[in-house]
Amino acid sequence: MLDSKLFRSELAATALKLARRGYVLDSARIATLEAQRKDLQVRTQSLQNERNTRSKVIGKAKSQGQNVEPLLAEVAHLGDELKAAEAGLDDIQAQLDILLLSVPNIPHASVPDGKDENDNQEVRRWGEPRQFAFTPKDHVALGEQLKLLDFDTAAKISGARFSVLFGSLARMQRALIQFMLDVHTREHGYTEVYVPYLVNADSLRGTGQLPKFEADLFKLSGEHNYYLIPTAEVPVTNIVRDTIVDAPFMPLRFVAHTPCFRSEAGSYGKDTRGLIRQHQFEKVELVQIVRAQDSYVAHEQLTGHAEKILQKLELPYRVMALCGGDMGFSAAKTYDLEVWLPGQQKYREISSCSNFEDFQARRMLARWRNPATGKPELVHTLNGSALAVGRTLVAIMENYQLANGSIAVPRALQPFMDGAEVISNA
RNA sequence: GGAGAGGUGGCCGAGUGGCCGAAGGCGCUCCCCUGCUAAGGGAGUAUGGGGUCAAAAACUCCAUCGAGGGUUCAAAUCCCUCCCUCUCCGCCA
Repeated sequence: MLDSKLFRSELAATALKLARRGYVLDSARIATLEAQRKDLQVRTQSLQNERNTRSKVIGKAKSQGQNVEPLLAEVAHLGDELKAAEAGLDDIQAQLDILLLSVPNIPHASVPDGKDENDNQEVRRWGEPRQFAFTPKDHVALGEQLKLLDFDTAAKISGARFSVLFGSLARMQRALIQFMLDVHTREHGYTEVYVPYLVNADSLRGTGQLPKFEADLFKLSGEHNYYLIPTAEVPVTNIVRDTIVDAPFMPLRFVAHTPCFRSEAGSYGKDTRGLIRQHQFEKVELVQIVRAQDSYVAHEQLTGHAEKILQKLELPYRVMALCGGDMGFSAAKTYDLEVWLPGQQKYREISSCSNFEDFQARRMLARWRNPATGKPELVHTLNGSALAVGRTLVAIMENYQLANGSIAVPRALQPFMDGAEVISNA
């Protein structure tokens, strides 16, 4: 959520900034609603003031044993007037809230212009795509041939966009999770957290998934009003919702492994093959809660932390700065990490690292206490996948495949797999 | 699942309709006193929003005692719904 002050004093400039991400701000409607809000709020508050003042007088008179009947008659009309004013204000405020909650974040000045993924800018590249002496297969062909990956069985158990991993592949996924968590906790200073996978609507509103993107979520029906998390970002960032963090605890750095659940509504026909786009996948997520002045340094660092995993796994990748039109709703700036997939002969997204500035913090009322002023200030929030585990598995299978169809184990991962150097069939 | 108790400021805790944004204590900040330390005295110490304003400071108003609704001139206090916590019994990974 943007600061509502922007809609009062800098409406035109704000609309211009939002246009960089292709968002058309309904300035006229906002201006109208704001004017109505101000009018109604001033009126409501002055009526409340009158009621409060008169009530005190009545209380005093009564305690002195005076006859309060005449006083009561004087305030008789106030009730209806106040009720009407309050109802009007509530109505306008509700309209404004819905509007403000649906306005995306303002792109940072350093974000490249552009309207879609074709306008994203490559920032840097690491590693060289391996040259194969044979035609590399994609992970589906590899996995099915090794009997380690089974989409048909998953379809039977659940449906499309699910998978079953067997044997050493399932184990490699577990090893990857361990490996990533260890690197981030030991080398990058993150605190490991375990969080709920079912969250309430308040949390989803806090990080920006609601109210606009409900269709992307799995919602439980029945007596419990829970949603399955689409990313650990939701439960982890919401740790600081409605709290004021004491200065010595800043910054907060959390790492969590969770499964993620996405309905993928509207992505029919997209990435239908393989593990790339699933309803359920594993992810290790980094979340940082920092002071406003630190967030852009933290963003570079966090992106580096995610890159470190790819480097240790010796997977070639590139870093893309997303253009205004391709960024997510809540982000002020985003870097995507794209790993090389020999099966597709393409770089594919494996991590997304974003700085949300105070956009989520304002929704969540997440603050820290600045010792210089003694006052609470909104924090800045950041997060990044480090990494999407399922896609990392895909990248390893395809990049580390051998001529005979088996898969070499990256050196960094071997200690997590009892020293295994190759995985073959189940 | 059954039975009961409870949710008040950073913390503890009083408050059953009015002068209560809230006693008292602890903690914290500043000042005074004391040759150190300990002790003592005084003052201050919630959050969000609005208005005056381009903004800051200042002033002022409104809201907030788990959440939402209701009764009333007036609600922390009365009524309803919901959420959460704790205790006991049962069940259970």
